[in-house]
Amino acid sequence: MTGPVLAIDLKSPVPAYRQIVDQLRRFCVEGALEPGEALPSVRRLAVDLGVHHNTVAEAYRALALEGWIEVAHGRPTVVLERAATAPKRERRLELERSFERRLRDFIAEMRAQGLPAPRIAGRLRTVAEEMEG
Amino acid sequence: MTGPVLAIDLKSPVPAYRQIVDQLRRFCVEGALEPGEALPSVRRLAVDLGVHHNTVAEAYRALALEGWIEVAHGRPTVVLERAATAPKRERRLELERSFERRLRDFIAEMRAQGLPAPRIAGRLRTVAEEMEG
Amino acid sequence: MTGPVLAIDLKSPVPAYRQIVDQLRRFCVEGALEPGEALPSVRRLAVDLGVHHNTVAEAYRALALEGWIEVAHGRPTVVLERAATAPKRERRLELERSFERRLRDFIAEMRAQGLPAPRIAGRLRTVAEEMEG
Amino acid sequence: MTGPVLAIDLKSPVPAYRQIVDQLRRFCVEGALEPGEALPSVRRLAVDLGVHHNTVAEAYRALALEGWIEVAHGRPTVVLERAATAPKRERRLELERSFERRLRDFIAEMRAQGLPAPRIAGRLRTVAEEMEG
DNA sequence: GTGGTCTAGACCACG
DNA sequence: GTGGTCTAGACCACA
Repeated sequence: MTGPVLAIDLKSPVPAYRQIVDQLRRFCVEGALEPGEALPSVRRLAVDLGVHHNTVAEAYRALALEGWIEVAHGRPTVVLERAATAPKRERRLELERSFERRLRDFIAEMRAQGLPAPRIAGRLRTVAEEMEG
Repeated sequence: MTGPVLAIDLKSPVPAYRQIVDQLRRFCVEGALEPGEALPSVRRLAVDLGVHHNTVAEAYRALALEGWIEVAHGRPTVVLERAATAPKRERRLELERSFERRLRDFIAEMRAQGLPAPRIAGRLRTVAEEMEG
Repeated sequence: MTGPVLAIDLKSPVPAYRQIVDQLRRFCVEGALEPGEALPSVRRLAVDLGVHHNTVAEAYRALALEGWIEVAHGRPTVVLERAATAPKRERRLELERSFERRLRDFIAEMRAQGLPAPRIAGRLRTVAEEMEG
Repeated sequence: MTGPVLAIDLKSPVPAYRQIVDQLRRFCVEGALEPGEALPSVRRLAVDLGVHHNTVAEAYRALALEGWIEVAHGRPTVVLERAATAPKRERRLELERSFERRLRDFIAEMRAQGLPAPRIAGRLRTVAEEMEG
């Protein structure tokens, strides 16, 4: 894993292990991490990020539970092949509703902190284009 | 407060009081709740949402700290007038970086759960248009 | 009661009725209100201060309980003669400890808000001299 | 934290969590608690004081909001370095007025309970001297 | 009526 | 081990 770089913010309200999980998952989803690729060892990454090794271990465990990676004693942790899960229709509708509400709540939070609406809208467009293009 | 409707999901990992805060803040930001308007009483809303009154009280207190509402003993809780905060340039850039990263992480999480990328992109466009229109 | 003037701050965290009680009690202790003197009616004072008449009524009731005033239906509320209570030695020591701790906590709170220590010390001296002189 | 000792009075009208906040803040202001020092855990202090752990947790949260301490999941709560705040002139005058009124009200309350004026004056002098010396 | 504080104790999240 | 959230329900303070 030389390409994508992890960055965690210890002052953030989001817990360290969650930041690691979120970013690694994103790398998997976006393809920055490919199946078969090896992740750094728990202790190595812990040192690099300046966190406790338990924190990294917990993040790896969570990702393994989600089916993104495979951890095994004595062997490097590797990214798994991942079949696209196609949820049932009902579940998908529920996901969409949840997505929409959380997205709007999140945007309101950023606006409340002073991020101008046009900048937010611009960013949303950019990301949307990336996903479609 | 007859217009906007709160909905909380007790099975969500996001704590109930946080969901209440996020949604009420959004109503304030989006104008669904207007300054001077009275919120339902702590105990009333608690019954409506099916949570304990302490949970709602904590949410109200958090919103009061953020400056969105005013809570006082023996009187109804009301929405406050809110001056637009214009953060400094440096702070704004930091906010934008944070926004971008959290947005991408969030999207990856939804994709991981099986929400198709095109649906997500579509939603992003819709929301962006609403904000600009 | 034309002399001493009540002023209450509705934005203060200290409840309105408490501010009224504290100030009237102080006037009694300091002699600004003398025994036999009549207080304004509940409703009159409520209008003057801009609070609900129940709030003033509650304050009067509290002061009556403490023995400072006498309230009676249909007659003006009057300040009572007040024998100096001389608490028992043990109780007095307890009072002194409590006084000292609350005083120091209070001072720390003001310093935390940015009031310079010399100003505070100066004020303490002034008040001490007034009490002795 | 072996030095300063907390004492709370459950019979006092001042809520327990407030007493904890007031005293810990005082220790920070007076230097009895130094930056970097660790506070006892929420549950530990709760047992020591004979209150529920929620009560202590609330006090810690309040102090964290004021910027005196840092609380984090799974790690000990520590005292923060604290920049001296220098309020604006107008704000300072407001603080002084507020200080004076609250001080006089407080003294009147203690006198009403039977604390002799000379003892109070003496205490005020002592504290003033400590602050100047 | 309103909101505030507290206790009892369960269960979760984090490092 | 740490702190966080929540419920159940009692009791108080305030207008």
